[in-house]
Amino acid sequence: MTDIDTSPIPERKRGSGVKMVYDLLRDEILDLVLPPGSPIDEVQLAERFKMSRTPIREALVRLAGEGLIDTLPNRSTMVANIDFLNMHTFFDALVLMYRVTTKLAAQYHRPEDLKVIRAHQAEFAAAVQAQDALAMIATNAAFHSAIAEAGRNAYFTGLFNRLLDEGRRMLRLYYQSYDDRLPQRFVEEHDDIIAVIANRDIEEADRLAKLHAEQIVHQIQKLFAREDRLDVAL
Amino acid sequence: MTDIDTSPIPERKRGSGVKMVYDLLRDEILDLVLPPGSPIDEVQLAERFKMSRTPIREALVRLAGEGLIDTLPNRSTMVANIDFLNMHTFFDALVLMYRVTTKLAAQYHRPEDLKVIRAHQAEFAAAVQAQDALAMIATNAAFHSAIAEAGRNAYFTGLFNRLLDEGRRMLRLYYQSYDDRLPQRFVEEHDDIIAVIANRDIEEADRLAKLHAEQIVHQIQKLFAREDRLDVAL
DNA sequence: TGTATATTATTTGTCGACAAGAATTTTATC
DNA sequence: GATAAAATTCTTGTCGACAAATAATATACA
Repeated sequence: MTDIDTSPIPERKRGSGVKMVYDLLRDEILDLVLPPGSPIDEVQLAERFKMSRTPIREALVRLAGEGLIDTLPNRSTMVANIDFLNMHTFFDALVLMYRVTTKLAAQYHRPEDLKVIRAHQAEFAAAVQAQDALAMIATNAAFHSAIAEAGRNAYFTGLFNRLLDEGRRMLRLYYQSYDDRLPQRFVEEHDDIIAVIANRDIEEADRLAKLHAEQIVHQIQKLFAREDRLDVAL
Repeated sequence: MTDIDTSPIPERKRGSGVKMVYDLLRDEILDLVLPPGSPIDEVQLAERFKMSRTPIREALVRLAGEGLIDTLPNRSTMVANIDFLNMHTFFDALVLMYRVTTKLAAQYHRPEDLKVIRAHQAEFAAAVQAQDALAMIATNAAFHSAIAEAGRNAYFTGLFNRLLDEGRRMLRLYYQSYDDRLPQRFVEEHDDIIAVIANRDIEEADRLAKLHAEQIVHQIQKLFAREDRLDVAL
């Protein structure tokens, strides 16, 4: 008898498959590795991850639940499109969540929260320094998400994180070239926000968050307007 | 050859199974037919609906995504508990959503929206008249959900509907006996809210929605406090 | 009798296969 | 050659079965 390789290699822990597929697909969607409209093929994914279609499908059901993919019955499933027509509803929600989460952070944060927030702010400042637009987007989102966590309201953090994800996707569309940069001013505004949170000044937290959010929305709109002009010109 | 019944009976349309299970479980959870903590057995459901476990599981994954059930890996899955400890976060979110959706309705509603809203208000008034507490809860939720729809912001309506569902579950816990009733005053407040929406008076919409929301929160808290006393007394 | 270990049973996660529905290609008819 | 019908291919939804993880029970031992 020859030494047959009974290949116990595929040792992947039971239940870890769906999470792996979910996390990876989620990242690829948010990073636009899978741009909006990309078809998603179950069998292809099954081969890629060397597992059956069942766990793949579970991951897809979850992603569909978060609105990251669209599934037409009995037909193809694809990466969800970005709804540019109703962009203003996105901005409305984003500004409001910026405000309310910052206010709650001022009210309910604990000392250890500030450490986390400051760490994210340091990363954001570094990204601005390096003029790395993609890193700016990611670290800015992480910064505000950390503030929201300090506010300790799961309903708000849930919606807010979703909005930040959607924003990340929208901005990726425009920052592919790394040639633009958020102004230094945003770094200073972040520092001010940290200060009022630490101070537990709720009113001022709301005011600064509102200004900051509107700045960011304005920046995004400017960006889109510029691209629109380019599109028309072509 | 005998006439063998090839039994083409189970004719359930392909893909309709998951929706059926999802809808029914959702209703049973929100109506407390399945109270918080109830174990959910896949094979039992499979037998009940005469289908395999696969579509059952898909429905469960969706419900888990909405936080209506909790799934411990490799172990049981059960109806999600109601988080009474962090109730204030629920109230915060609810009040804010009442306000923002009412404001947006004043801003963006179309004539046909008002018809729908008024129809729901009529049902609510009827429930109050009949002193049917459970119907009051349901029709009140439908009324405010319709207002939110008129505001046309999917991010807000999504969160708001979730909050209303959770509220429905909480209130069912206390209104099992049908012996209580929401005051007639809420009917009048609803009428006032409809009026300011129709008037497109955004500031006043916010003010009335805030007052109304706080009334409702106050009512719920009073209810819970009373039950607490009872619990302690026993 | 109480605790630790081994055995059994139950339930979940994964798999491969099959069938239904839609898209695509081929064939037939004018 | 164009259109309609039929056949084929391809993808998804569902199924029954099996294996891993856990819970429950039984057994051994002090």
